[in-house]
Amino acid sequence: MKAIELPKAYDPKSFEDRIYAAWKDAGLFKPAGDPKRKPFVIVIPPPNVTGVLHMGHGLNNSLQDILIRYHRMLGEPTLWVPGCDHAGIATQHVVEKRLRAKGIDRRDLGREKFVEETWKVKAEHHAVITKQLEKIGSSCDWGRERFTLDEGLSKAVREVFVTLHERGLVYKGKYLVNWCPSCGTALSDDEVEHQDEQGAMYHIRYPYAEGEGSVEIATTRPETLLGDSAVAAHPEDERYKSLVGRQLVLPLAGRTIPLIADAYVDREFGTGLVKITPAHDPNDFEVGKRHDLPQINILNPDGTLNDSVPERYRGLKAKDARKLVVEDLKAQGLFVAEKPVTHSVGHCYRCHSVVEPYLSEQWFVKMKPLAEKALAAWRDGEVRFFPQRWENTYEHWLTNIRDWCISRQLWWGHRIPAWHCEHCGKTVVAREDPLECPYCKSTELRQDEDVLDTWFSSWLWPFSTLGWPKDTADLRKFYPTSALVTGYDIIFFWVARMIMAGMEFMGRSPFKDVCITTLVRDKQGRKMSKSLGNGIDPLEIVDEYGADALKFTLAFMFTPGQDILMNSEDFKLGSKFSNKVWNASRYILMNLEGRELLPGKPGESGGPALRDVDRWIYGRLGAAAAAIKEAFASYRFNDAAGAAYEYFWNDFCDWYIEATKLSIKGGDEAERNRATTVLLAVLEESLRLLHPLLPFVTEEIYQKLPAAPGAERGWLISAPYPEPRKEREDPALAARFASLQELVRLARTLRSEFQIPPEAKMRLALRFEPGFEGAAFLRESAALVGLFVNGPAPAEVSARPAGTVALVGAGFEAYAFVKESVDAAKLVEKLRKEIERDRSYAERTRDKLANPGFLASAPAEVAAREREKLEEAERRSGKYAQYVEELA
RNA sequence: GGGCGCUUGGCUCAGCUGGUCAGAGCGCCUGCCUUACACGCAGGAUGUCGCAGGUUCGAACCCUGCAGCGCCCA
Repeated sequence: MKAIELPKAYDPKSFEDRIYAAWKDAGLFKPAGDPKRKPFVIVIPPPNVTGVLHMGHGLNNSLQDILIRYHRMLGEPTLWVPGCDHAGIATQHVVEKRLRAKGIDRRDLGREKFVEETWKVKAEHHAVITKQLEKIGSSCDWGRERFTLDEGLSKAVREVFVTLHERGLVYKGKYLVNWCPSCGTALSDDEVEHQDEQGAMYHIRYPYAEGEGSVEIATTRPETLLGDSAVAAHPEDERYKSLVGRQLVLPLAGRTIPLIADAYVDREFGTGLVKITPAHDPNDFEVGKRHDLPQINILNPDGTLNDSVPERYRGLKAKDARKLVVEDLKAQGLFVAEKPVTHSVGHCYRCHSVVEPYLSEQWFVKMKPLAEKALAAWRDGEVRFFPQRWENTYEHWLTNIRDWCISRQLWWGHRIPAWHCEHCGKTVVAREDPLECPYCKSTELRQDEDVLDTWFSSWLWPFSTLGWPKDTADLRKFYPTSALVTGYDIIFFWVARMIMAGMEFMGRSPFKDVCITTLVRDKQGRKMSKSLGNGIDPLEIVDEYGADALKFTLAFMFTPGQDILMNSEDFKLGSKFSNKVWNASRYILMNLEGRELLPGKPGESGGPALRDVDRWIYGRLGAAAAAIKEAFASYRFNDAAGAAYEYFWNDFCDWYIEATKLSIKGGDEAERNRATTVLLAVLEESLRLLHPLLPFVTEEIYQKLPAAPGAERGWLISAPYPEPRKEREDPALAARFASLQELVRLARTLRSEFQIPPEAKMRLALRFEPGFEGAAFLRESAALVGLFVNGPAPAEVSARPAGTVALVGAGFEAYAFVKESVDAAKLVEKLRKEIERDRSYAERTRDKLANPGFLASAPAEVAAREREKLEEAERRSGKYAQYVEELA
């Protein structure tokens, strides 16, 4: 046959897009495989529709794709569901910013127009993010793509809200919530990020209402004193016991407030007296309820002080009010001191403004009952985390869970399905928009203005994307899913909540395995961020090195539980490996020129016969397949990538391909055809082995491989994955081949260390120790040894020929006819070092073997191995000592 | 304050249940453009495995303490 030519340069740009389109057009991302087998299913962690793909997504989706491709090749029906979420706050920000640039405020536009505008923006961004996922090679089933604001998913959200309300797990109430004054909305506890900041502890005097004197309190937020309802002391605090019940004058406001006793107060903290501001501090809120204190809200929704404070402070931001309050206290002589402290301050996770505890009416989910089911699912082993230690985080959060504030004062999102009856004042929660009030039949119904937290739709993702609440075929077939691959930063936000929702509504955990990924950071260990400009854009990497390089490098560098520190240079690793695969294949295909391929499967009856090297490489291939299988079972992507890399580069290219050159360049016609046929078969299987980790380059090459006569070359993406096979294991052969490698390395090292020029042939003679098991193999492989060391096939001798340098291996000696090229003094020095090493090792090992404790406790095979190695070291050092003597 | 992790060659990290004289990638050094690949080939150097104790026949791995770094929760 003719040679098959691959272009000389590996150029991923020339085929990646083409291949992706071909896979997609051929419908190969849809679930196929054996319908009787258990499907393998992943739902994508939906990226924010208005976001751009960053390296975190690059990592995440590369890993998911690797798993999906692996399982697809195992013949399981495989489904990867893609989609985006609507990212309420983030998207609303994006659109508001755009409008502001045009001088438009969203309030002028009105809700309906604004939402319309947002859908347009969504459409643009959505196209971008989809394209990006395709660029990095994600083999997800685009026909099943979903969006959290889809009709179907919106139905799911409404069904869940109403059902939870019916079950008493959704309620509305007036509580202190986390309020972002800049976003103008409530946030859940998880959406607040705490940072330690330098602040001050202000000591302030509150005078007695009657009589002379005052008490001193300490606070980090003096401006909130305008909302104080009391001052509290610990009931057993001797200093203040007698003062409990007295009235105090609230500075600046002039109101009278009581001094109360409450065990919440920490006697050691500050002066042992704290101001109580029920409307602006969660602890004070509780104290206030216990003592029936008024809740005085002093803030407007935008964070400025409202009409409940003296006129002078109204309209000021908290920060400015603080300055003025302190100034005024000083002027009135009520200010005692200001001491620097670091304290934790909550910030909005979206806009980073300081979050205020704020009293308002919101919707909540009662979490305890849901959390208990999620905990049970974990305890029963229905869900496992990789690495397992994240289970602590999961358990801790669920055990200490608080209710979830789900209403958001936004326009972009699922509007809360609750209606207020203007006539009777009752609230109606319903699956379908009600036309009239079920209580009083009034038609004057006003829907709740607020929308739901985006996570309230994402927590349903694993079943809402499959069609729930409808009882669809997909839902029955693909729920629960198999694995979830996501970052540790959203274990609370998303993972735990999905398990709760899955348990509550489907009765099953939504997935079995949770693979927790880490963060991709720069080489200094800093988070990649826009403001630092240290981010690596995955699309730029694809552009420069290709999607395979991106995927392979990330897999290779991914270690469970450890952040990945990298720079863009690191992606050369994957690029070089892809290049290696390309060139090895190019070589094999170009050598088809003039060859006739043999029918049948290598090593099977009717197929080409196998020689020892062939059996050896099949053994290595099987070992790699086994290592990869084990690695994927526990989401150790680095191990899988490492095994694939080592197999292909070190075993296949460096030894096997080189070894076959003996047959291909030197053999007779029949042997050339046989060797080429087997080589091609091993390449084909190797491509299958590598495909999940290097999908594009392997498919591109696979398509060029000659197909069996009358057969079509199928798609690699859906070809069977190599299974480790028992009959290919041959430890004795592996040991013999290792001896050959040892011999070759000894000779090559000698050549290199003594600067024997590459063109000079190295002639060797071999002598075997009695009983050496590799003797026959090395004898038969003499020509191969010659090829590897660049010399003639070694002859066998019974003693060292004169004028040779001896190389001592395990079970054999090689004598190199290079003495004239070798500086004797240098050789002696080298051998003395070897001897020294062996002797010190032998000494340690002798001690070990002389130790009765060791012999008593160590497993027999460990002791036996030690004995063997000792013998070897003694023999080698003995031999070398003898040669040194002769040389010196 | 509670919890979780990390500290291994110049850099980034593997090393799963303690037992092959401690590994990889990058970088470095030497020699090679050997017609598959210079994104390459062959060879080489570099580690008291944070510190101090302990358990064990045996510790990078287990325990205790200390130091430094990071993350999460309150």
